[in-house]
Amino acid sequence: MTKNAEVANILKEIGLLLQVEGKDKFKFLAYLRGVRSITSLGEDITSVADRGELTKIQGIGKGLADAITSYLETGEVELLTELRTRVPVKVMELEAIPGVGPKTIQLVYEKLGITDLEGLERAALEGKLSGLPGLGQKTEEQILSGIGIVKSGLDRTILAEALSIAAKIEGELRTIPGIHQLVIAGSARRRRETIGDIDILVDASDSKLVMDTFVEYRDVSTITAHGDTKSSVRLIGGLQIDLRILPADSFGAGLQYFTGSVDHNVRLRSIAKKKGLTLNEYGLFKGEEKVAGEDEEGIYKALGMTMIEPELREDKGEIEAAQTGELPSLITVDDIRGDLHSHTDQSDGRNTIEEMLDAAETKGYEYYCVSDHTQSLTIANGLDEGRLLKRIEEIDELNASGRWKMKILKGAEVDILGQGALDIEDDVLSQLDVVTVSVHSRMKEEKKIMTERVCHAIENKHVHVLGHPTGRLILKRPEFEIDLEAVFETAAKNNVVMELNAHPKRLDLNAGNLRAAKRVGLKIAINTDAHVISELDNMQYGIFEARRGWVTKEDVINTFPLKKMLGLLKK
DNA sequence: GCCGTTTTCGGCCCGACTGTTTTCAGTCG
Repeated sequence: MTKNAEVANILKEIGLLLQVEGKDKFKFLAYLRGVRSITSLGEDITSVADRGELTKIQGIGKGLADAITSYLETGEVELLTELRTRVPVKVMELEAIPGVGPKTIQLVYEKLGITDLEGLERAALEGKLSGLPGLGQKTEEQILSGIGIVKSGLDRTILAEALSIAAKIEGELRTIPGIHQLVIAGSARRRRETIGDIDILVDASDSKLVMDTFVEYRDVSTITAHGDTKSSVRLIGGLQIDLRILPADSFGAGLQYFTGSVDHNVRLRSIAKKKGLTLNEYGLFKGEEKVAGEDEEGIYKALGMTMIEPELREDKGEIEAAQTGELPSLITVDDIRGDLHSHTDQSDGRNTIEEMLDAAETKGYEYYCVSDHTQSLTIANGLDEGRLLKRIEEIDELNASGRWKMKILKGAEVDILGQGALDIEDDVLSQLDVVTVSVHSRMKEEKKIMTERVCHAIENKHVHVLGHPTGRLILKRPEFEIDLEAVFETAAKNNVVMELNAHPKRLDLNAGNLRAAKRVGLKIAINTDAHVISELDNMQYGIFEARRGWVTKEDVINTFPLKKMLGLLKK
């Protein structure tokens, strides 16, 4: 777990415990707001704390800042320790159950002394919950099914998977006659890395037919809501899908509203309020009169700003930038002229070099770099100097063959060894067009050692790109302990490019780190790291993450023509 | 607890849906 996630959890637990204890609900909401800010901070909270700028974060005031500081310095927060003694309830595990909120936790604790998930499950199975004030048979069943979901551990899905599920449902719904508009909204539209649920918005002639078709979709395991304008289902596998019907004349307002984020929308509403307007999912209103709502652009315009792309809607400065017309022009997948990181069956890839090149050529690329693993990665059958030299000759011949219009670049994904040395000799590295270096071993090294190791590796004069700089696997493995600020500084000095690895489970660097890299003037390479033909399509996920990181075409080396791109790599 | 180009006090997004009610509370997004 990253420091930010740890801090977010601590604050959330404090908020929940305060609420269960019966304190003012706005105090609880304030803690939750702080939690959201930190979760989507995009920068190490420790760095912010070191600069003394915690209260500059939206929603963090003196109280929360003190709690954070105390946690970072001592690993403890006095208030939390006290609360845990007074209210010995495992609020975090109870709150994670769908359908269970702070009020229910408070109720079952006070009436039945329930303090954890096991206790709640037992009570539900024994029928002790129904009969409590406000709780009946149905709620009891709902809680039991919610506990099942938590136990299955399937509460979040990576974006790529969510989009593919969404596309299938969309295909199904689009066969219904009279669908005028259909958009996948929510965090999927904002291209968040992981998705908790999918929101589908529909404008249709026969909304009842849409709803009925939706809840009968073949992969539905339970229907949790089935109304006139909103239905919710949970699929086999656990993903929740919400479908909302919107009228045509307020489709844009609904789309804006249900795309979020919450914090972005709260800011927009308050801006509307100051202008004497009200914003809700049906439109932007001046009294009774609707001034905007048919499309999103109209709403942003009426609020005095330019249209904000969904990927930026996180209340991370995009509103201010839109008010002054200073939003960046975000990169698109069409801007990409080549892929600088890919594998073949020479190491751990599945396709031959020819097959990969054929597939890459259909993307319309101007250049394509073959960069297999090197010898230390024995499990991947990495290349030693001899095999690499042969590969260099082979690529010269392939280029000369004229079979491919694009230029084939010679590369390698060179292993960074324990002390930061590389596992290929300099005189071989010097013959490659693109040298990417990556960490594949000893990933649990402590922060100082890992930082020095990576910095040392990128100081090698033949190194062009740092591959997947933090090593994370989304929902699987956290980032390395590494001081990225120091790495960025070293990279800037040595003209080393940061990779944005586009594999949907990596997305490394992430959006927040990309923004930080941009701030120190670093260039980015968005690469698929494809190990098989189909993974060449992963470029789109890299682009999504880049857009979330405010990245423009000019920030990315593989949007430039070959000559200029190679020039940028020169030392 | 946080926040302020009406405010340092008095608000805090708000509507849909469900379940348990008979007018509303809790959850969710």
